[in-house]
Amino acid sequence: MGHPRWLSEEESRAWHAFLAAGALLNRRLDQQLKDEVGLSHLQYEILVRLSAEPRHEMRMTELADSLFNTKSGLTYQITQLEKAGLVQRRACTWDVRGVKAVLTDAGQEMLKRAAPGHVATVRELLIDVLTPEQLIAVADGLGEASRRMCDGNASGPR
Amino acid sequence: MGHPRWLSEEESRAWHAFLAAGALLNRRLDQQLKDEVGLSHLQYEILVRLSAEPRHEMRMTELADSLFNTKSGLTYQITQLEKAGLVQRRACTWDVRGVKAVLTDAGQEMLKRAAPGHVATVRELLIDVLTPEQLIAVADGLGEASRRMCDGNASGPR
DNA sequence: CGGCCCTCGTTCAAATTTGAATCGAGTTTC
DNA sequence: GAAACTCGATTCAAATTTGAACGAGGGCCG
Repeated sequence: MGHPRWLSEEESRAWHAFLAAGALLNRRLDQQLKDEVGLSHLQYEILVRLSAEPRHEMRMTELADSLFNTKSGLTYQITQLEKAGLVQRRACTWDVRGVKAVLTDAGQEMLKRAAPGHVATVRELLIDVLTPEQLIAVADGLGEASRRMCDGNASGPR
Repeated sequence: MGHPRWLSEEESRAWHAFLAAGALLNRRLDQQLKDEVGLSHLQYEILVRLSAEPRHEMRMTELADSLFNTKSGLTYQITQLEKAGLVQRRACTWDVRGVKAVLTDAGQEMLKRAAPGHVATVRELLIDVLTPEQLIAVADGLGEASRRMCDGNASGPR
């Protein structure tokens, strides 16, 4: 660690592109969803996660983890979604402490309404911009990076 | 627009990887900077932008744009950085309305102290994880995507 | 059982972000 | 020359995020 290895021209280009694309994309997606159906991107993702589940329900902590969000942040958002009638809280049967978030019919409806526009935007702004090779490189490279970050190595090996 | 083209297996993989990597990386970088020098990632980036400028100064709006942030958000952060003595506001000479943010000596000092750890983390978590081909694909692909999003096409051609 | 530690979800205050409204100063238009 | 507009930056209230602390339960060892 004594010698900071700076980023090369190419590395810097990649890093900046990654940062910029992330920031811009998040902004656009938020905007698109807000305009079209009145959801934030985070809220949309919550609905997606629930919908992907067999019984359309998930434990709070599990959901928070899958979204890379804090538990308290999720508590807040679920409360919002509950007020909007898109999600319901339900006690967990086997674990008295547990709470499950369940997608309501209105929630599914909303998702069905929101998804096409969202996917179209993701396509237009990112997916369809990439060449097939770039797409695979992104899937493999960023996939590997996020996999490593998930495996609780809070500070990494050294 | 009538037929929503869903994402293929590969496309979905790329999109999820992109989302996950962005979220995780942001979290890690924020944490690392906070722990090591007490700055948020955004604040660090502000210092970097200023430092890259010939006279270590930039107009508020220009700075906000370069960070893909709102003007009011930047106003807040510059105020924080000013309290910390890392940045100073200065009236713009030629445009009476303008305000320039200027990096102070303490700001440069801070940057010098923060950069090595930050770069090391970026390397460890992303750059060094990618193969050379993936690196170039990310730089090119995401670079192109962010370029398109910048060119004020608020909704894209259709 | 009883103590001890861990987990689940929430609550709370503080920090940050957002977007609309505002203020002051240029610029344009007629 | 003045109303009308634009631009740069700030202000403000409301929404959201963060992280520490809390309340209730599990689970395990003695």
